[in-house]
Amino acid sequence: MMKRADIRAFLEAISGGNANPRTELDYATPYQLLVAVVLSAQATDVSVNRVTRTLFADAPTPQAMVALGEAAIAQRIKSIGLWQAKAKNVAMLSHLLLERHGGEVPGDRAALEALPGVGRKTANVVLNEVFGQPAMAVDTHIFRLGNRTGLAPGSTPRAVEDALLKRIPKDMLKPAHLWLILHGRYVCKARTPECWRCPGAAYCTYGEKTIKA
DNA sequence: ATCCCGAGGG
DNA sequence: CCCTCTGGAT
Repeated sequence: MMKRADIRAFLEAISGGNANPRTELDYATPYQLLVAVVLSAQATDVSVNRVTRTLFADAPTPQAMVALGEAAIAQRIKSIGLWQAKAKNVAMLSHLLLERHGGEVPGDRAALEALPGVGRKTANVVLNEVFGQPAMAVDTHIFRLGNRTGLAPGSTPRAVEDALLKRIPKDMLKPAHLWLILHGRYVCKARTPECWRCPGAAYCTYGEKTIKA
């Protein structure tokens, strides 16, 4: 019998009844969240968290970040990949926030994506987590989930995003973002998915196709 | 060898 | 669609 991907039931199952998930990537201010996500490209959450701890201790605001300067920023993030481009982006992005937005993180997509280092995914993280807008940031974890669960099989990140937006109840959209990322990070892992401890297995066919019991 | 809360460019 | 940028973890 074919299981049907029920996104609501799936989300309720993997959420563990936690309506307000908080993670190590729960930053103090919208600015720090934005910078952290810009730094997160092709880097693990743990490594990003490690460098942002020292970076934000010295430069918690865009003013302080501009004062710190690109070279000093680079020196503090060299343990993660792509640090050259990221240091340049964070310095310029901070400058532009001051110049264009009074030092505040803008709440509209066009303004966000006009910042260096900020693409659709990063803009969606800010729109979802900071402004509570109907946006889903499809990172590598959520993209993988979208394909494995049959929500948007063999599709593009944009198609996964649209499918999630269409099918996730509005009041679940914000917590769902973190639920899905954490689930992809720790359970529905890229190399060794642990279907046997997935609470959403009843709404997913991936385990049946890959793990023959 | 593969992957990580991607972006930018061809 | 493709490619490059990059270090650390597994």
